[in-house]
Amino acid sequence: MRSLNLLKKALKKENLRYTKQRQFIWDEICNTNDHRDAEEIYLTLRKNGISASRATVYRTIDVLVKNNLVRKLEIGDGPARYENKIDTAHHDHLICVKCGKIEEFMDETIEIRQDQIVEELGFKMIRHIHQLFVLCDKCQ
Amino acid sequence: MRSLNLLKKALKKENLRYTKQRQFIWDEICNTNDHRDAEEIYLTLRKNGISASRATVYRTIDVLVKNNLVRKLEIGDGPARYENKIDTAHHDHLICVKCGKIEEFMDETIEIRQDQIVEELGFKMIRHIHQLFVLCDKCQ
DNA sequence: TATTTTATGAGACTCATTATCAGTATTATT
DNA sequence: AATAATACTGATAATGAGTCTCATAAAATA
Repeated sequence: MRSLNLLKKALKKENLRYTKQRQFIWDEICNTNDHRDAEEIYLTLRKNGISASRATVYRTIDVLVKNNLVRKLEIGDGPARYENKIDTAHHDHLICVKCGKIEEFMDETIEIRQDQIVEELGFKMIRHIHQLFVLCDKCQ
Repeated sequence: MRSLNLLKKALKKENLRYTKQRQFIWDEICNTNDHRDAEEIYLTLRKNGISASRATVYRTIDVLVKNNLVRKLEIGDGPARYENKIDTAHHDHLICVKCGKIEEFMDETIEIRQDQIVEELGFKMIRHIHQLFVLCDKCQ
C-alpha cells in the first residue's frame, strides 16, 4: 500500500520507529479528504476502537506535517485542521465564516505574482498562507 | 487630534463610553507602526506608568478592530499582532520565519484575481489573509 | 446629588497544544 | 534468545493566549 510506504519512509528519515499508533493515525488521515482537527481525528480513532492518546496524535501529526504527508491549516482561531497531502496538488483555501465549510482553490497567476514579490525583495519563500474568508453560496 | 476623534466616533457608534484607559490604549497603538501583540502593548503602557489591565487591553483592541481602526494579524501560532490602520492602505504581509520581521506588500493583480475566484463560486468575500513566510535578506 | 448603567481590574477559567515522566514496546547487541 | 539500550506511549500537568466573572469604580442620567 502506497501510504504505508510513505509513512515508513518518513519515519526512517526522521530516525523514528514504526509503531501501530503511528500507522493508525496516518491511515485515519488518509481515509478522508476532510479538513479535521486533532481532536476529531483522535475521537474517530477511539470510536473505531483504536487506542492512541491525544498526545500521540499531536506528536504523529507533527512528523507527518514536517515530512509533507499532511497539510496543516491554521485558521485564525480554533484548532488547526489537517488534510492528507498525497495525490493532491498545492492549493489554498476558501473558508465560510458562517458554516465553516472549507473549499480549495488554486490560481497560477497568484502563485506567480507571489513568487515575484518575494524575489524582488531579495527574500526567499518558505511557505505561504492564503485564506479567503467568505459567505458561501448556501449561507448568504 | 485626528486619532482622538476617530476613537470617540467608534465608541459612540458602539454605544460605549469614552474612558482614559481606552484613550491610552489607542494612543499607544497609534504611536508606532509596529506589529505588536497585546502583551507588548500592555507592558509598554505599564512601563510608561499607565495602568490598564490586560483584560481592558484585549477588550479595547476588539472594539478598535471591529471599527477598522486597528488591523489584526493572526500569524499561525503565537499571539495575534496589531497595527494601527489610520492612513494606511490595504496590504498583506511578508513574515521572516527566522527573525520575525514583518514587511508589507500589496499587489493589485492578486487582489483582483482573489475577488474573481470568490465571485465565480457565487460566494461573498468577507476578508482575506495572505501571508508570505520567507527568509528575509538579512537572514539568508 | 442620587440613581442607574457601564467599565475596570484581578484573577479564575477555557481551549488547544506541549511537556513531563513512569512504564512499556521496539531495536540493537551479546 | 536474552539482555541492554533506546524510543514510544499515555495520563496528566503545564503552558500560553485569550475570555469570563464579579466586586468595585467611573460615567451618564434623573
